[in-house]
Amino acid sequence: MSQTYTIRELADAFDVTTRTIRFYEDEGLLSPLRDGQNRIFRSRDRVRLKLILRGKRLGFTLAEIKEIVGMYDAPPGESGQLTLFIEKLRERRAELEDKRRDIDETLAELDALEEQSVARLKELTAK
Amino acid sequence: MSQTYTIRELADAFDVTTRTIRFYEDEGLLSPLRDGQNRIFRSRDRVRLKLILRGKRLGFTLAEIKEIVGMYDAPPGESGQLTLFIEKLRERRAELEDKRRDIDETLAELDALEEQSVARLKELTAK
DNA sequence: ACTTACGTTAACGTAAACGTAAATCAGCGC
DNA sequence: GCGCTGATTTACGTTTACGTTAACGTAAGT
Repeated sequence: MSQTYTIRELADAFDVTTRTIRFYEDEGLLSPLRDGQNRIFRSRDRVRLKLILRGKRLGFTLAEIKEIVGMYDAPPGESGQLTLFIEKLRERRAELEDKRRDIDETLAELDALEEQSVARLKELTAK
Repeated sequence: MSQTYTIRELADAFDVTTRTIRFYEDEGLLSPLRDGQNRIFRSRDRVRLKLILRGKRLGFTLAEIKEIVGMYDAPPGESGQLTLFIEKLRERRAELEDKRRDIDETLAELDALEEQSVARLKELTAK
């Protein structure tokens, strides 16, 4: 147990460059351990990287991702902070639901286009 | 009918700057008519702008958006081109479905976090 | 006539997210 | 000890998507 990874292993696993991973560290999105000056990534870091890349695919900036990723490892203990935390969670959820609406609309339109096109193609090839 | 809009009307309607709209024109994403040197946007342009901004929210680059938006106004007439067109539509749909999966996963995780947090908060305030 | 509010082109600036090149260092196999 | 591989840091370059500034024209309201 307690798997660790080198920078190259993670880079290959997620198809990013080592430069990118170091950049994420510089930006405070990852914080691997060190063996001398070599980085040692734990599964915690691996999970984080996965979250980061997913966030990117969804069009979030690294700053936004930093906030989101931060939520995964620090549910606050104090009541007031916890309430704020829950508020933030709900905001994030609302954003994602907006994006999902955007996607669903686009999908519906693409489907309509495809249907028309397939019908038109049938007409053409029927002759 | 045959509504038209000024650059300012569109800018206000979609909360972008006029600079942005001109930039999109430079990039070939919009092609308004002219009255002298003033731009005249038709509802076609309005629709396109809406599509562009939706694409941006989803994290597509302007180059990708250009391709996508182009699909809305040019279902090709020739059979071979039409087949290729349908292929492209399906690729785009697959991309969007991938994004939706990303969103759904994230939503599920946020929901779990929220549930935990709410429970924890209940504990805290019960005392 | 004056203001304001909009329009124009052109050029330059900027933030984000890395890429790339250069130089160095550390461990392994022989 | 030598060369290879893969790690490191440092630093400058690049692309995308605009913003900003300059410098000006035009048209409507008062």
